[in-house]
Amino acid sequence: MNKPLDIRQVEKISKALGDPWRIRIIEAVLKEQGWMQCNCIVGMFDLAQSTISHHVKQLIDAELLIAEKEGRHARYRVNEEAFNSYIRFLAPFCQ
Amino acid sequence: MNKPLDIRQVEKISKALGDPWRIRIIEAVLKEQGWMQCNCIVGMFDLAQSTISHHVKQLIDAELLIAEKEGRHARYRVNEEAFNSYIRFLAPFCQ
DNA sequence: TCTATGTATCTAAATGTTTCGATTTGTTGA
DNA sequence: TCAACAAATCGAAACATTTAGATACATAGA
Repeated sequence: MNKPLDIRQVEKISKALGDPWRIRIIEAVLKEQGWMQCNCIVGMFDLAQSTISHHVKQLIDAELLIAEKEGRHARYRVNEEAFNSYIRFLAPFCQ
Repeated sequence: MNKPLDIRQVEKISKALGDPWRIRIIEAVLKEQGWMQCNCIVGMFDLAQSTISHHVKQLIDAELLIAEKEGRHARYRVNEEAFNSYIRFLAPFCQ
C-alpha cells in the first residue's frame, strides 16, 4: 500500500482537482466527519443531481473518494492514502 | 509570501498538472539543476514548438514555472514556493 | 541594417469536459 | 407486487483544451 503513483494516476488526480465544484465536494465530505451521502451533496450546491453524480464519479475514478453503498443510499469518504501519495509525488518539486 | 492559495489558484495549478506533457516538462526543468531553455525542452519531446510554448505558458500562468528572459532565449525554473503552497492546501485532506 | 534564430501568438481542427433533462437501475417499505 | 426514492447513466448542447502549421516578434551577430 501507498506505492508511488504513476504519471497516469497523477494526471487523473490533478484533473479531478481541477474543478472548483469537485474541490468543494471533497471539502464538504471531509467536514461531515469524512462521510457524506450523495443527496446531501446535491442539496449543498446549485447543480443538477446528474451533474453532482458526474463529479463524484470522477473523484471516485481518481480514487480521491471512496464510495460505499448502503441500500439505496451511497456514502462517500475521502481517501487519505490517495492524497498522501499525490503529495509524495509532488514533494520533489519543492526540494 | 507563502500565503494560503485560494480555490481559483488551486484550480489553475491542478489543471496545469493535469497533463502528462506538462508533468514531464516540470520534471525535465527540475533535472537540469532547475534551469532550462525552451529550445531544449522542444528537443526532448515529440511535440511542435508552438505546443511546447503553449504548455509552458500554462505552467507559468499557474506560477509553477518562473520564466527569465536572456536575450532571445528564455529560461525556466521550478517555483518551489507554489508547490509548497499547493501541498499545504492539500494537507488537510490527509489529516 | 539585414539575416538567422529563439520564443510567442494566431487560426483552426480535433478532442475532451461540463452541464442539464430525461431515463434507467436498484432498493425500501407499503 | 408496486409506488417512492436514491443514485447512476444516457444524449445532446455549450464550452474548453490540445495540437500543429503559419506567422509575428525580438534579439544577436554578420
